Amino acid sequence: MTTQRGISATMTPAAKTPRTERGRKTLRLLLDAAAAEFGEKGFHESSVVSITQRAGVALGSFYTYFDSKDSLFRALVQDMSAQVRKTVGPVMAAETDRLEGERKGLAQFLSFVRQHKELYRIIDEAEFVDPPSYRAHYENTVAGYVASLKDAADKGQLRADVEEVHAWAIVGMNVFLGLRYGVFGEDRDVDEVANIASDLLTNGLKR
Amino acid sequence: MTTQRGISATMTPAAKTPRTERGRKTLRLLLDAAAAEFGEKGFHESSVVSITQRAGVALGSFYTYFDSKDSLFRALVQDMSAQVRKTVGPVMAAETDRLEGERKGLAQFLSFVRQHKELYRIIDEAEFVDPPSYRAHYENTVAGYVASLKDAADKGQLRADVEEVHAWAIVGMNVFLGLRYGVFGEDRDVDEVANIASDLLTNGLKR
DNA sequence: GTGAAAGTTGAACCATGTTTCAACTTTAAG
DNA sequence: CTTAAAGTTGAAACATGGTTCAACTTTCAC
Repeated sequence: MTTQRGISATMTPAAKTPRTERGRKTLRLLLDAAAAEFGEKGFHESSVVSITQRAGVALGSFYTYFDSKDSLFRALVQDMSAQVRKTVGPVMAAETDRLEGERKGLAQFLSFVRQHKELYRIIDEAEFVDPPSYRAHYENTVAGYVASLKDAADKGQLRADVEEVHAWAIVGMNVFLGLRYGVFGEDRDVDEVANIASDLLTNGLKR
Repeated sequence: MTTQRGISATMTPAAKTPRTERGRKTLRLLLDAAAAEFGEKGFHESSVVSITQRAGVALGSFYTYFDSKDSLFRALVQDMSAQVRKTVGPVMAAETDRLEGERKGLAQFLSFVRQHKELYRIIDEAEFVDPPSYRAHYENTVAGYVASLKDAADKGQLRADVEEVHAWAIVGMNVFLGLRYGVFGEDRDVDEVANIASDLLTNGLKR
């Protein structure tokens, strides 16, 4: 479950940027250790000591790269948030038909969640550790949805009256399907779930 | 925002049951203070000291009624979870048409959230403080949905193939609409939101 | 090779907050 | 009234874990 990644462009340098190769390596060790630790134990049960131990560096080194435990967490939230968008966005956008894009996007999202189970714990805990990030994460996601839904409506691919409420509903749907079929269990096929959800979204519940 | 309630039947007596009138009063003071405190500050930022101060009782009295801060939290989660079901369930069940019941239920839920903004913070934080309760809360909710959807399908009120995936999708939708239009802001009318969501759920997004 | 900057180290400092407890007060039943 | 059980009190014991810092080592540009 360790997240293999570089120091992304979107990451705010609350992390005091390292100057040397050795420094960059240590920072990455800390970030990966933190993602794993926060994912397993949550923010408050995780300790800086334990994160540094997991990373194999000394306690003091942590403060070479981060101002505080909080600032590390914030960096992680933004990074994960960006990762989701970067992974799911293109898959959705590649499709010309919006509803088909939605189906593909959900399948991709479910796969992503299965590979990054720490996602939910980190984003969800932001509600408590850093509320603005939490709200921002979802408001950004929804804003993207509204734009893309309106665009599709203009093209006549779906009903003309789509708006914010629809976007929140769809995002909520996807988040919960990710929670159930990504995090809680993997007892259903990703594409099967995406098909069912997509059909529901397209045609509704009526007979 | 203070929750005015008695000691519900569903509440596990992790709370050492009081024997006298004075005792019951103190216990209630503590429960209400805790709901308010956890709702405002979250579990970890809340302290037993502060809860007892808010309740106007001495620190030591807390341990007359609860084994620990955790056990108080667990009691609260179960209580809120039950309160939601008790408030929304009957409204939904009263309707003969399932889809109309869904609309009324969502409106009721949104109103409830606006009156109990602490709901989200408490349920959501259970993901970290008491994961089994968290999972149980949603699995119970969904189980109720599956039963009621299948029932409606049998009556021919909606498509015959409804199943668990649909239920998770609907619950996710409702939770997120509650988050946005109940907690984040009250800038839309509750019935308007419920109408839009209900229409989406009934007819889908297609043209 | 040299030295200044970058990075490392972990013990100690410190703040916070949960839980215990023994002395005290109130309740309520007989 | 009496008194045992129930409830109250808050200081102090206790645990945890974030943050600092001064001595030390490594890197790398010149």
